[in-house]
Amino acid sequence: MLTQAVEDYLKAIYEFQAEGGKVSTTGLSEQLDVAPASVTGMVKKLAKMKLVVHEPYQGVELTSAGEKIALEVIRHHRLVESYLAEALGVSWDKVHEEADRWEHVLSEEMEDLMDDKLGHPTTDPHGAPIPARDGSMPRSKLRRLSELAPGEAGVISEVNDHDAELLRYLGELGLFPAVKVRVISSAPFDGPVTVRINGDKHALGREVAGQILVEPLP
Amino acid sequence: MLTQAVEDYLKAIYEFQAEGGKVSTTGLSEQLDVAPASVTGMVKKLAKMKLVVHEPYQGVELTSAGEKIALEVIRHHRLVESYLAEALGVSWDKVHEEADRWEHVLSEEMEDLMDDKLGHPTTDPHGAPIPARDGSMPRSKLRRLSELAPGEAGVISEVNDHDAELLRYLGELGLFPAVKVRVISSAPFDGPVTVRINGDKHALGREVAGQILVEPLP
DNA sequence: ACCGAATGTTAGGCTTGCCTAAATCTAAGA
DNA sequence: TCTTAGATTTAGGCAAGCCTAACATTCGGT
Repeated sequence: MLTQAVEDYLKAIYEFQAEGGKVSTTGLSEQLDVAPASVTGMVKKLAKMKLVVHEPYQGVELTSAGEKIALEVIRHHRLVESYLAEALGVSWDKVHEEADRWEHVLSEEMEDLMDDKLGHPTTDPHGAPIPARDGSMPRSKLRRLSELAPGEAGVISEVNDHDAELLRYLGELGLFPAVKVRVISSAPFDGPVTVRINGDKHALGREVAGQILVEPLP
Repeated sequence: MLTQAVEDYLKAIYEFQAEGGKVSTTGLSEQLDVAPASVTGMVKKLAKMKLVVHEPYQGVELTSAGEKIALEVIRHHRLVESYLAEALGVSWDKVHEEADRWEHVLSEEMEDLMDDKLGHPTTDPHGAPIPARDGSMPRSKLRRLSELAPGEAGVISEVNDHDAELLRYLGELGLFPAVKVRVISSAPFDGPVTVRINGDKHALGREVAGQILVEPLP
């Protein structure tokens, strides 16, 4: 059995890679809330286990074995999130931290039962795709709000969890998942984005808009 | 936050105490599957934390602070068991080991939600009482099958988990929780107990009968 | 091309909780 | 009472992961 720490690192590395970004020691250190030196130590351990390739000073990359494990952890995480939201009515902004703890204790049987109960969902409550059991990742249709063209409409699906500041801001706007927005203007996509939310116009900073994921509507 | 190990030790100590037995190093060592020396070490640590009183060579006893924590852990455990059985249809003989892992990651909110969902049960699927939130333990009506008088009837509520041999034996008899039994004879209560189960007579060894808990019927 | 800031790694140490082996204590039977 | 088997504790170590401080590397700006 892998330790919880190993699973957490693999998941974090996967998520950095998925964002297209290079996986830096500092990035992981912030994400996992440990000192950079601790990351280096663990990364060396993961490299010895053939779960990542580590080029000193140049970053780290999952091997296919590492990616497989990361996807299993993420599947657990997102199924738990979905289950908590759906079956227990846990609020959208709390499922994440709960799932972070549950994902490590969930047996395969429980995973299957929850999956059945939920009718084999392909996205979690944030709209993020749930990997299939074989590790294949459903193609996400999500885009950043700031990438929608003016006039285009979409549904808020996900914001970066953990970002309390942003969540509060979105709360003030009445912005939650499944709220429909329509982009009114952006000038010229590296400035603020103006959107119509529930009939009212709002100007969002580029940074905030960049963190809001939407599912475009036809 | 307490570590998982501390919680496991407190729970195990509580359970030994509840059985009326003296809490021995060896007993804990077997229950927790660690070496006796490890138990001594942890017990000394718990004593320093004022969660137990440790009289060297004479055993260990929970303080009221320790008992409070043990009851919280047991409440989590039994609520999870109940929830898994009820909401996810997990089979009676598997909920225990699953709950052993879940109990440590369950937040108070989740506990409350599950408790609500279940309608505030007072016993788990094995019939064991679920401590209330304030730590009070519902009085259990359970007795050992071998303690029922001839002619008395009861409902099978619980057998010692972990005992694969016994479980298999009970399975052969078609014996599961909530099966009604009637004691036909026992001679004279320190020999085998003969019971009627689903219409058929069965002779159970004293030892087996001693491990079966029943809820007496009026 | 250089220099300093930022980033990353190494070295050394700590805590938790486990282990084995070697003492030590307890208690039961001769 | 004495012996000794079994239970318990002590002593010494190990592995996992974390930390801080010191050293090394990279890279952007002049």
